[in-house]
Amino acid sequence: MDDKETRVRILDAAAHLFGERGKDAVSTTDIAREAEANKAMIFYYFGSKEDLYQAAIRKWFTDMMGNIRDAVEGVESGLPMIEAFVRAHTAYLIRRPAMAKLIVRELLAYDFSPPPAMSEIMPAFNGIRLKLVESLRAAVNRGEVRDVDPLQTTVNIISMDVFVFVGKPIVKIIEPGIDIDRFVEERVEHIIDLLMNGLRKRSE
Amino acid sequence: MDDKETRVRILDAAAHLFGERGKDAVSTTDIAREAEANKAMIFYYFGSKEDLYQAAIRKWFTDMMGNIRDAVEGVESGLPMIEAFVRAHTAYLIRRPAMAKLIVRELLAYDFSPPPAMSEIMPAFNGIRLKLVESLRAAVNRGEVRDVDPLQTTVNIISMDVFVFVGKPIVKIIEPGIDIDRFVEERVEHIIDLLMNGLRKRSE
DNA sequence: TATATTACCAACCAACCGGTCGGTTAAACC
DNA sequence: GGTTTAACCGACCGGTTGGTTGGTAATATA
Repeated sequence: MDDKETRVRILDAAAHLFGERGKDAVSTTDIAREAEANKAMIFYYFGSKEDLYQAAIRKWFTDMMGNIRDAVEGVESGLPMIEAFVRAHTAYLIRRPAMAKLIVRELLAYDFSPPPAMSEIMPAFNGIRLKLVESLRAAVNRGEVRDVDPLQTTVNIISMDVFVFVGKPIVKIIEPGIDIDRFVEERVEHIIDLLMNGLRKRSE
Repeated sequence: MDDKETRVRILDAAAHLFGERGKDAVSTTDIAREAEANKAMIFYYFGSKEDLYQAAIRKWFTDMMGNIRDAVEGVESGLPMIEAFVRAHTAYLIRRPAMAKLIVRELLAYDFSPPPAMSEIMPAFNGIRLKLVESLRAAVNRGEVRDVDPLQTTVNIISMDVFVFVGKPIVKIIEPGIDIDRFVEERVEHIIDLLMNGLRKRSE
């Protein structure tokens, strides 16, 4: 791989492979091979495969949330906040598509409760949640945004940001010859276009 | 389980478990137990675990597409078509949340090409693809819909329909006390609300 | 220089995996 | 009544899995 420390090489390889193939489709031998480390080092540094998996999730979920927080800091609430969030969120995921898959896979494993690793980390980023949902509510109250449900709208936004990384094959089904990387890059403008036109209150 | 035939019981148990936990996290022993069948029956009827998995995907993807086709048949193109599609799609997924997960998991396994089982089936439902994308293009041309990219818009629609079944835990993170089943049921109206307001062309 | 400590590894193990096999049962067919 | 056939099953097999062990080499500490 490269000259990073063994622990880091293992964590990187794990995040990559877990994201690409899923926790149960990847063996500790696979991870050791990609990390160019001895298999025993996984248990030396992380204790168990499950703990390594949790460590990978914690690392990248924290990294993503931190990135978004920095990007939306200081942006005024309401529609500008939504635009900044979408741009930061999609930009982050485009740069690390395996991380998008890793997070989606972890979400899939839980139905009625948040994944433990994520609910541990979330309180540290409470600001983002409040900024998105609450600033949407405030924008509705002051008449800038139509009378929409802030939580449903937030889920709409996150859906459109994240889903392409799952749905690339669908796009290929609908339009086989497409340049998928370019399509994914262009998405952000179309998401913002739909949101701005669908949310902004018109002068009547 | 019940008094259905062994082959059907195996296929149902497989679809349920594969969707809930993922292909590699489910053993043939697990499937046999849930289907109340002997493990050897899986190989007797389906040949291999992989073939059973493919059979489950084919069955439910065909079922879903058939359901949607019936629901949008005869609906006029443009915005009414979009509304009918969203209603049929979300209604189907709400009734079978494990199928939503199964399909998402299969999509996750492929990056730049459609899953074979799906691209085999898709030609039979070419009408839906054309109706959604092409009728959107037509609606743009006749000025009913704003000048949006039909494919990007289609992906936006599918994103919002499907993602809740992945993102339920996110909703629980944002608002822990929520009644998630009700939230999911109510989503369809908010999706349609955003789409209608975001797509319809205003008289200027 | 003696002694911990840290990083590392080849070889190993019990449990479980997907898959097979030889044989049984019971209804269908002649 | 005898035979074919489809449905079924307990017991088994080679290979792989997550995880362990006993030990080595190098560096830091005293």
